Amino acid sequence: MNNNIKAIVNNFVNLTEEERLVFSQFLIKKQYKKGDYLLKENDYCNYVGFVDKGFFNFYYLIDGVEHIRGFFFSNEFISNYPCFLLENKSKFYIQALEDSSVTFIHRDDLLMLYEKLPKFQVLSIKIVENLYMEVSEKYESFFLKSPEERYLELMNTSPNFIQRVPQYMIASYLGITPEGLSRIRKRNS
Amino acid sequence: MNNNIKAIVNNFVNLTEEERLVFSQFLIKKQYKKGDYLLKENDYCNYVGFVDKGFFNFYYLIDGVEHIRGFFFSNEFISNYPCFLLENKSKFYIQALEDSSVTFIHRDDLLMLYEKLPKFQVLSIKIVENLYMEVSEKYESFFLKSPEERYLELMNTSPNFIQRVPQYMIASYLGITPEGLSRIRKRNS
DNA sequence: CGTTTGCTTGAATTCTGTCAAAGCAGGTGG
DNA sequence: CCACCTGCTTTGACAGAATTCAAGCAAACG
Repeated sequence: MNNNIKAIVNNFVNLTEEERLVFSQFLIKKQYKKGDYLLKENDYCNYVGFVDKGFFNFYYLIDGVEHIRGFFFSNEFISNYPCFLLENKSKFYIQALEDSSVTFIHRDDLLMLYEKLPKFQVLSIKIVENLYMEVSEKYESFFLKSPEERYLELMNTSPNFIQRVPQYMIASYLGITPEGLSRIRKRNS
Repeated sequence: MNNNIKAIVNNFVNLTEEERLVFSQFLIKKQYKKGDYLLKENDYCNYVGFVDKGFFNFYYLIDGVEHIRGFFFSNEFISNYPCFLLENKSKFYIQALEDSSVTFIHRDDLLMLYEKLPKFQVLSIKIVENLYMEVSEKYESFFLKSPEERYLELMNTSPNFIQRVPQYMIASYLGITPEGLSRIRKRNS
């Protein structure tokens, strides 16, 4: 098993060596080249992944326009969760922005693990709880902060973000126009 | 057991008559008068509730200013979940806006039920999943919609909302000023 | 090279916030 | 019963910030 995923899973639940072995039986590793899709609109999302290398963006289209709602970087879980949970068709695309590699587990195997190793149920709960906290924070920042403040915050908390992601994507992610972001950057330089 | 809570819980998991009996042993009913607090800042939130009657608002203070983030109406679960889950002190207040009554279960009892009746774990997961979906939708509406559109949407989806909640609270909930909301209302009348 | 893509810049417009003031209840006390 | 106070809503004037539309520019790519 990948060392990172081991560490991350251990963040949530402690596994014995034996449990880890059972777990790793079900893991599938895949490679993506820049531009490849991990998920497309109308796909079913039957996997949860863990980004070993590279990164992805998470967006959907309205009238042909990309609306970016997130990015998945290395050492983060990757999936369209609502879609994974409800077994719906995805509205979102997940696309590699660099050459990337991801370790997956299939929903069926995960559900099976729930029965064999109840601990994994806890893992699952914690992941959703984390997602909930994360969206809540982002939601909050829309209330309390201007686009400019949100941009500056992003700069401070994830400078690597800014370097690797094109500006028009950051703008979309922040909910502003590329022109608007350009002016914000000008003001703060 | 209250009929509504029975129906709602059955929405998530099916309980036998026996399981319902076990469940109802742990339920505690409380009454609130308008203005009473169900939760205050720095309280621990050890209960999940279900609103039988009346309704509540959910807000926190920044420099003495109320920032309303939600309302709990009858037949909805009520709690500060992040706080309940993480056993943190609450940043939020929950206050009755009308005379209300709520049925509670204590965290310890709920955890105990998880062991006795694993179904309840599923109930718990579903509740968090629902919360996650809900915030995600509200988050989304900030991207795609203007304050005016958000207000009109709220009007359409929950007209009773508008009638019972003072405008300055709706404004806070929508993330705009009371003056702004007043003008929106004028434009659309 | 010429084209495409992404970033910048300008001008006009629109929407919201802020500040200040006035109107309009509903409730209290004299 | 009336006058007053208080809290909520409305209105006006103004400033600020973002959007939109349009154009220019630079780097990347075929």
